Amino acid sequence: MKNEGSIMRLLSDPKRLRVLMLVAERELCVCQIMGVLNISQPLVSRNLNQLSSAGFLRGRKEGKMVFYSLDPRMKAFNRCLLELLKDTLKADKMLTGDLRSLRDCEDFQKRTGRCDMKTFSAYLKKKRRSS
Amino acid sequence: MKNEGSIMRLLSDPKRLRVLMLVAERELCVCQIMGVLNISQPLVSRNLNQLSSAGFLRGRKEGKMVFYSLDPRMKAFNRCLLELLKDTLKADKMLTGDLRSLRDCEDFQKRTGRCDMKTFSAYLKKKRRSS
DNA sequence: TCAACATATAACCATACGTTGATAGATTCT
DNA sequence: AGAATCTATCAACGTATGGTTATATGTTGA
Repeated sequence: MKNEGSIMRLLSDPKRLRVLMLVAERELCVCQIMGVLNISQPLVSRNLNQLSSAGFLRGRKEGKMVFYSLDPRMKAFNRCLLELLKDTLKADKMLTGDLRSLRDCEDFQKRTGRCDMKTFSAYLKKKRRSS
Repeated sequence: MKNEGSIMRLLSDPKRLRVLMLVAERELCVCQIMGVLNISQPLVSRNLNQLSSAGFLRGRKEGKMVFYSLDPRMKAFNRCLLELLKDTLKADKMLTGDLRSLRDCEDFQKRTGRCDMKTFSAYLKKKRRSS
């Protein structure tokens, strides 16, 4: 019961939930998540670690980068929660905005042909100016 | 999204979850919940208030007592969470213990023919001695 | 080997939250 | 009206947690 409680608590934090929902879309590296959500790197890292420890995500190391995705061994309880949240929040403004940012960011990334923190920082700056 | 997050957080606290699962069994008054779960009265009251504000429970006043039960107008999101938790925790030791205490307590209550804090306190004392 | 970079961890602060004890409202009984 | 009882609220305290800054770890390339 304590275990389920701590899982519920994990999903109660908006930023951590945004991280989860974003990674649920597709495999992403830390710097991409930072760029899209505009959350500090240590916080993203900690949230990813917490979500991984709880069985939602798994990390795959590739060079100096780490790519996170949904853990295929996810327990039924976690999977149900994830599906319920995805369905309940499919029209949520914050999350739809995050998904749009993800697409924009990937377009920017394709044009520059790079995937690093500077690229995503540049994207963010540009985005902030235009808004 | 903040709303859903706060609902998740509500269900992340073990004692509050025990209160919800107990009331999900049947309509109960505050003093019964106190007696069965052995949680202080202000805390039970506060947890019931929070669960009611979030749309899980509703209170029905009858004299000086207040009986709480599941709110029939409960939103789909809340209902899904409740069902998921009930199913996931149906074998949880703490919760099955709580349900057994509820039955014991009601038997004791029927024998004494009363429903008040003294009755449930007496039941609790007796229970503690025997264990 | 050294510099640059991506990620993880540590230390710290501010704030939120659970918990309790005291107390106030409300209701019933004498 | 006053005592007793059930419930709700308030103030205070300690712990837990989100967030940031600084630093460590690990990797790539010069």
